[in-house]
Amino acid sequence: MVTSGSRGVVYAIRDFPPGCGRLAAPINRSGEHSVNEISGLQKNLPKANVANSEKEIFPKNARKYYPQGRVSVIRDFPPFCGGNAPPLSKEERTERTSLKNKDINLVTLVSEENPLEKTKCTDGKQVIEAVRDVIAPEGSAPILSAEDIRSKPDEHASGKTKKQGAYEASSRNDMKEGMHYMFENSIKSPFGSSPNEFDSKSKKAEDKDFQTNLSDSSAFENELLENDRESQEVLSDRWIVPGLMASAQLHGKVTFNPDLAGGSSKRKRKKSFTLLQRDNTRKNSSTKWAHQGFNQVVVWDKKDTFHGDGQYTNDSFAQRSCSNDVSFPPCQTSTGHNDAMTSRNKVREALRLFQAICRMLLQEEESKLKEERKTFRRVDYLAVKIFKQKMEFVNPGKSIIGLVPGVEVGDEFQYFVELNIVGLHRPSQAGIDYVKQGERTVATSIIASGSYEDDLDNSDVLWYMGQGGNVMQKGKDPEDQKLERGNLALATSKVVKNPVRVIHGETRSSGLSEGRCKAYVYDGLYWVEEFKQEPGPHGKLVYKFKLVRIPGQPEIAWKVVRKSKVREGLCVHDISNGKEIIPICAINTRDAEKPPTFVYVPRMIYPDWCHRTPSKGCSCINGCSQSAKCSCVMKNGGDIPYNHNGAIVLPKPLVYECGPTCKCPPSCYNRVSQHGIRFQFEVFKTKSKGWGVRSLNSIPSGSFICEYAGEILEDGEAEKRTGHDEYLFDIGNNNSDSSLWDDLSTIMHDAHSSFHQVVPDSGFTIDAARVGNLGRFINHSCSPNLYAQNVLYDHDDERIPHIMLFAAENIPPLQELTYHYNYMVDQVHDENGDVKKKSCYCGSSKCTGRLY
DNA sequence: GTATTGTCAGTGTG
DNA sequence: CCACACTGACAATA
Repeated sequence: MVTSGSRGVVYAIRDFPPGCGRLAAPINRSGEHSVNEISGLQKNLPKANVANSEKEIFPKNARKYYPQGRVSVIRDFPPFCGGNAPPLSKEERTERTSLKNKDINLVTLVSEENPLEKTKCTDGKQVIEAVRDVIAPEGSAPILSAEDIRSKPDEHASGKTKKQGAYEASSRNDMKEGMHYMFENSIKSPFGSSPNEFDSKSKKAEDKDFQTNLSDSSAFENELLENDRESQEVLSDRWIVPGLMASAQLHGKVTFNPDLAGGSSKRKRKKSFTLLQRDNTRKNSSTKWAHQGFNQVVVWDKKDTFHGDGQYTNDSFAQRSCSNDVSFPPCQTSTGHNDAMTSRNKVREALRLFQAICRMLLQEEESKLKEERKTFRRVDYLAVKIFKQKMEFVNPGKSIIGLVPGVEVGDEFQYFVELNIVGLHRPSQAGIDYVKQGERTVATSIIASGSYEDDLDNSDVLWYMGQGGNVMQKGKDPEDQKLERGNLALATSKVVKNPVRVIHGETRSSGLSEGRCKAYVYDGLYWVEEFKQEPGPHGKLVYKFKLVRIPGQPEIAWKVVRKSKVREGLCVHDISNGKEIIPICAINTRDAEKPPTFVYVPRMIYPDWCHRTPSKGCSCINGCSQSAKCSCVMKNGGDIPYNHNGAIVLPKPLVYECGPTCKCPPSCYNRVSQHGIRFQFEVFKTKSKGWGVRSLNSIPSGSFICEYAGEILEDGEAEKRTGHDEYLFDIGNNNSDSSLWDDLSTIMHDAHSSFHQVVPDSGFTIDAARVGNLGRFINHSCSPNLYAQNVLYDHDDERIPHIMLFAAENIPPLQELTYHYNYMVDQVHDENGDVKKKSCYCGSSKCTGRLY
């Protein structure tokens, strides 16, 4: 759909040309996924829906096309929401880098034995370069490995540590059982008897008094009622509650407005979902599909409904509103859009940078796997060490109470330490973060690595188990948990009633080559409602804290996806008609329109006239990781461009995957995008941009999304198709996704990169109008979450690489996938040669307002 | 220096 | 084969 220069007329809106059929034969993939596996999923779909959609998939006479150019002024995404936060401007980046003040030598910092010349970084690009230098410095500099980076472990008293303190999320049954064991009335108010002790001038001894004698929150409830009021005043100017962004300074009760709540509070909460990963895996052995690391396979069932739509997250964010009659603390005045956007950009950029460093380090570790070691190093530690010396953390300073600027509900993180980087959770290890507030210590955030109490009608309640007690420590007997540190802070938060952030740590399906299988999701703000002491699994007393989600926040996408069993607005079960490994359904909750039909091909079609030069494959038999021997790896500059979990390490001008003439097996790590889609995608009707694409799964940064498939056209042919050229993609024009990577995209000139092989404007265009795949539905954004990557695997003609889309960041479920179309403003012409203009409605702060 | 903390990656078990 | 449990190493903080 993208064309630039003077070639063609371009439409931003996906209008579907008539005359498309579904003729292409299914493509057999030698790969892991069989059609049976797909039908396995469909078996689980309600019969009524199946039958219904069978008719609906390709309606015979029911084509309905929107007129072209039907773009409303309504913005699809609210500013700085969802995937639309733009990259930082130069000024913003410069502003936030700490290196003006620090003069840090990365290498000496991490390895004092091998000092290199000093480096100063002012942006992410330089950080990446520094990482490259460390991993494989150019010239005569000594070569350092990731191992060298690691500071030598100083004789750590080994065997001293290891302890497990925090468990959480008991079921409601556990709670009832535990009630019998509760200590009663053995409680002494931690704050003494005088309400005045909540005053900021209260005695210092109170925390100590608070210590060990408290086992139940209810017993001193009355006593503290008055204190609450006063304590709120102490803290009030620090609270930021998202629901009040639009009604800052509001005190007391807030009226609930269902229209503003994004519908979230109207949703039924029922434990009626079926999660294949949990419940069905044993029966259904074919869960290999849709697996990559983060994935859960979701099966819909007919009882529940799904109210979400494409702008779910974004709408909700924009329209956060308080609900019901919860008394909110007063909150800070809204900081304004620009600040919020800047914060959001900082968070996104920091995470991208960190994740890129991680992938580079992981690549390095993996390349050594066979040669030297059998085990990986902790790339997260290495990465954060590098990151910290070059960039400031976001939201530095004391732990924030309440909303963290730039972090939105639903944001996902791959490593624990990322929470630290963005200021969401300060401790590097502990699950409870707290901050001193005058004389008291209140909790600011917790990480719940267990699961929610997903009991009927109440999925917003979390029972969190406290920390401490020597539970898993070797050589020590478990003890009763004490009301100190995190436990004390949570108890105080209960009394003081300050919001506590909850981060939900989730272990995802694991597999050998899937890499990490854990992720953290920011769930929003909670109140600590009560706590109690009861026997834990080891028999000793533990604290349990009841946290209740503050209403009015956006619902968390993964919860929505799991809860709902039927996709509301489901109009097509599989737009690929079985040609993709994983079915792609179509959702329309806005009107009656169905996705238009077209010839679905999962991959690029090369016409006869296109004489592709035959690809000369490598002759690796035992995999292609030994770089010196593999011709494909050499073409990539000496490294496999992918991690073993399938994530692309960095964007490159051109990636050479192993192909059909290579001797390596299909499981070769240098084969990623050729295997096709790995996630459950769905096409959905957006508010104002026509159809869009989103995923039901969490997508880790660097993951392959899909190819942009279609017919290959030569320049002349492309010109003739100006009638419906909204699906043109100009090959060679996708190299400058500068808005996305900003720093990263321009740093491909290191020794490892095959930078000299820049793909020029090849004179070829992909037309997905009549023939195409999922990629044709993906919309443009000025601050996208995907980027296009040139890939070669089945031929050597660099003029016509495959256009492969990859995730630029972690993408939560249901967030729209977008990439930058790379139009050049005033360079698009219509059939008369006049300059065409099209407005962009992506809504990001980077948005120029013009698509072309 | 020490105690505390929980993750991560690998290994073992059912 | 898969899910889960367990373990050693680890780094940061109070």
